[in-house]
Amino acid sequence: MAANRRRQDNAAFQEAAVFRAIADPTRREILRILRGGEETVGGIAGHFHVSRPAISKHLRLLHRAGLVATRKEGTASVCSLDAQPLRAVGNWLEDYRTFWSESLQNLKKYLEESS
Amino acid sequence: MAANRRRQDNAAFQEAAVFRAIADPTRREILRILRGGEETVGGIAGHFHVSRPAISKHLRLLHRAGLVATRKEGTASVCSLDAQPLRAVGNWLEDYRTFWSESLQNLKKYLEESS
DNA sequence: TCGATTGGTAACCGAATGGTTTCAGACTTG
DNA sequence: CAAGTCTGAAACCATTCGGTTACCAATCGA
Repeated sequence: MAANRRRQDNAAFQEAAVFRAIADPTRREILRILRGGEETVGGIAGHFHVSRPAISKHLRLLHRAGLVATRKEGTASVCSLDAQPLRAVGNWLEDYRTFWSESLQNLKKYLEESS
Repeated sequence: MAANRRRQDNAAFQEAAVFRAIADPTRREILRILRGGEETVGGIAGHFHVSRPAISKHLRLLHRAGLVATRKEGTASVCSLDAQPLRAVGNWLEDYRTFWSESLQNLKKYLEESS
């Protein structure tokens, strides 16, 4: 059912996938690590206290969300960050920025008046 | 265990809570609805094809993440949006903006060269 | 060619998640 | 006070999630 998804659904699907991908702390940490440059699967797993297959599953999820690209180099699998899908999150946040800006205005005013 | 969490952990805890809160499509839709103004629990549930208790549970999660405030008005429970916790997501995204900007630069260059 | 690295997959497990139905409580109103 | 409305909580269920161990495929080096 999920296999033969239509082309036109992909945008919304990937957006949902990105939101779910960044929901997990371990996956956010993986993304943070990859900000420092490419790294192999084993190298990434070395940063955590969980088994490599667990990291492998996280990476697969990140890959499906389009956030991580993989390149084979010998037996190693080199992962790199692709932050572009995060634009969807940025766009989504845009609609709420005015709301929290209002809150910030209030906070700023409060701080100025009380200092 | 989770009940007597310390004050100093609250920031990180709430950040994680926010990421998890916005991971669910239904909850994102609830936030979108509340952008239009306050609404009762029943009113929110009316927008969905799931039972009211299900929405109630989503609202509790959103409330714990600090994204929804509740005010009692008679028997009704009026919910309102508080977007401020989303700042944490915005700050998190900041660290990736440069990365997807690079991607956009490449895309833009590609489009300009091929047109 | 053979052993060692590297990493993906399968099978399985406990806990969490999202949903339902049912029930109880608080408040308004006739 | 009694009936009706609005909501939260409890109990339960199916599915998903994050994790593990065990195994297999592929590639590199001696």
